[in-house]
Amino acid sequence: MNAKMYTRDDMIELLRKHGINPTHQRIEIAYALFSKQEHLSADQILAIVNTKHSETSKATVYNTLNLFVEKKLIREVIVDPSKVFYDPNTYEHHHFYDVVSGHLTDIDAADFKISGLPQLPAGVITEGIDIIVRIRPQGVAA
Amino acid sequence: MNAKMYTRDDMIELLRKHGINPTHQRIEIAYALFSKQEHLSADQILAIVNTKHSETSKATVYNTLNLFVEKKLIREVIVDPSKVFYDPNTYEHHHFYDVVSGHLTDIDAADFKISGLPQLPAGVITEGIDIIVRIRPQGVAA
DNA sequence: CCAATTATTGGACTTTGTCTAATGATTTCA
DNA sequence: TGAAATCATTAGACAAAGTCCAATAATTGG
Ligand SMILES: [Mn+2]
Ligand SMILES: [Mn+2]
Ligand SMILES: [Zn+2]
Ligand SMILES: [Zn+2]
Repeated sequence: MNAKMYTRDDMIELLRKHGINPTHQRIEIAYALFSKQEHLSADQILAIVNTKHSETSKATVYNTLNLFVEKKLIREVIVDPSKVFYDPNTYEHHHFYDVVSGHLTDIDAADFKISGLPQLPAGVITEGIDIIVRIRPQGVAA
Repeated sequence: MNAKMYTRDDMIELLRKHGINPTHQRIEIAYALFSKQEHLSADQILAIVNTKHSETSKATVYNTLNLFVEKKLIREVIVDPSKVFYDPNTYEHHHFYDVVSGHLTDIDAADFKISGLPQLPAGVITEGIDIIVRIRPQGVAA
C-alpha cells in the first residue's frame, strides 16, 4: 500500500543483501519490479527494460528472474495457465485474481486465518500455502 | 476416497446430464478421468485414450477438455507453470501439491475454514477460492 | 435420402520458456 | 599490470503446451 520510492542504488543494495552480483541488467530488472510494485510477467519486464533502448535480452530476463526467485528476492505467482507472474512482495500474502482482466491484487495474510487443515502426509514438509480468490467484475459473462 | 467403478454407460449418462453430446471420443476422455479419479494433464489424457489404438487427435482432446470445463463436468487446477491439470472432482475441495513429484492430492473443503478474508473490491463477485498447500518430501533439496 | 449441423482431424502456427555455444566483462593473483 | 579463470550476457535454435484452420467425417432432422 505504501508508495515507497526506490532508486537504482536501493536495488544495488537489495541485490547485494541477497547475494546477487548487481550487474546493469539485474539492476534494471529489479528496478522494473520494485519501482512498479506490481505483478509482472517475464514478457512485460522484457518490454519495460528495453523501452528507452534495447539493452537486455530475453535469455537474460529469464535467467535473472529465475535467479531472483532462487535467492528469494521475489516470488512466482502461478495463477494463469499461460504465464508466470513475478511478485516483488515476498511478505506473506495471498491474491485476488481478476479472471477477466488477469490483474492480481495482494491480500495481507496477517488478518487471515485458516483452520482445519488436515495434517500433512507422513514424511513431507510444507513449503507454503497459496490462496487465490478468483474474482470477476459483476455483470461480465463467464 | 471411495473407489466407485464407472462404466462407459455411466459416462454417456454423465455427459448427457451436462448437456454434452456423447461421442465416442468424449466418452473415452471422460472415462479416462473418471475411472482413474486422478488429476491428469491433457498430454496424459491424450496418451491414455490412444494406448490400445490411435483414435483421438490432440485437437479433439483439447477441444473436449475445454468443453468439459465450460460445462462444469470437470475443473482445471492451475499449479504447475507449464501445464494445466484436469480434475474430475468438482466437489468443493483444495489441494496438496508435491513440488518434487508434481502430484496433486485432494483436501476436503468441509473440514476447513478461512476467516478474515477482506471484503471484495466493489463491483466484483467471487468465482471461487483455490488453496494450494505446496509440500515437499522431507530431506529432498529445494 | 438429402441437407444442415455438429464433431474430428492433421498440421501449421503461436507463445512461453530453456538451452547452447560464442562473446563480453570482471576478478584473481602472479 | 597482464594473463587466465570465472561469471554474465547474448542471439538464435529448440521444446512443449496449446490454439487455429480448412478439410473431412459423422450425426441429425425432415
Ligand atoms: Mn541503460
Ligand atoms: Mn475405441
Ligand atoms: Zn502479490
Ligand atoms: Zn482435486
